[in-house]
Amino acid sequence: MSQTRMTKQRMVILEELRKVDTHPTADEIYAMVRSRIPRISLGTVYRNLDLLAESGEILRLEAAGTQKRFDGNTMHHQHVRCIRCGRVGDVMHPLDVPQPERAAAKGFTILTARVEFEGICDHCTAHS
Amino acid sequence: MSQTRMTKQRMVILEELRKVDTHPTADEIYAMVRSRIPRISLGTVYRNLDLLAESGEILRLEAAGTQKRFDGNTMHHQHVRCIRCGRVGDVMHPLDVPQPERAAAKGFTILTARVEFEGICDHCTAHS
DNA sequence: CTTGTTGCAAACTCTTTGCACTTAG
DNA sequence: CTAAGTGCAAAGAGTTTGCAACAAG
Repeated sequence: MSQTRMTKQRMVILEELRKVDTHPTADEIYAMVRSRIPRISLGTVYRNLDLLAESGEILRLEAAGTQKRFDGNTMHHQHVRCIRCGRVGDVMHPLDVPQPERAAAKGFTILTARVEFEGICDHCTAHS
Repeated sequence: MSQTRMTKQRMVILEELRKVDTHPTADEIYAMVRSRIPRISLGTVYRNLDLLAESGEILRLEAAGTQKRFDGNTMHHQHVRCIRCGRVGDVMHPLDVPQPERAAAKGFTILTARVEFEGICDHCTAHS
């Protein structure tokens, strides 16, 4: 079994990330951490973010895959994404979902739901 | 004002996308379209998917930006994303959101919500 | 005709990885 | 000690873009 060592790098990445509520990207974290460990590499930041996310110490938003997906159906409906392979399906009646037994999404076993709101931040409202 | 021309390429991309409900990625669409227009380029596929999504003829899933974001707060909470700049904020009491006036997400004006379910598709269940 | 669109290839952005060296435990 | 982790640089994956030729309206 592979152990996990609390290196200075991992420690600082975790500390810096916990200081803010801005949901920074990897390169933003890289910049934050570099003020304390100037010679840290971006690769190390990525590796540690992975490890920290796997161990549940931090969250990675948009768990969704790296590729964008398109849908020819523009009717209002929601999606299910397979956490293993990334395959995406449609959910037609979201309100039926709470009871996992009634498969609202055919072909998928739903485990959790994430709600993502979209809007405009005050900063952008001000500068429009 | 720039016009928009219905080229054979754009037509076929739209037709192929409407044939399926698999939410294909750009390169999957590229493969589908190439069976009908062998010399089409991947760049053309990307350009047309952009145009079609902008005109509302198709949907682009995960409107979210291209970079992954991380969160040091592992408590259960949801996110708001600015559709203009990509900035992400926290939503603490999702149930308050329906009334836009009560700003559940400070610093953001919420426009819409997307629910994304996560689960495991039958294909992956079978092969585990 | 005029200007939007295409194919191609090069450029870009973000993320991952191989390797020799370093270091936590 | 020794295996996990690091820095660096190169490689990958996915997407975007400049440009000359092409074609829709």
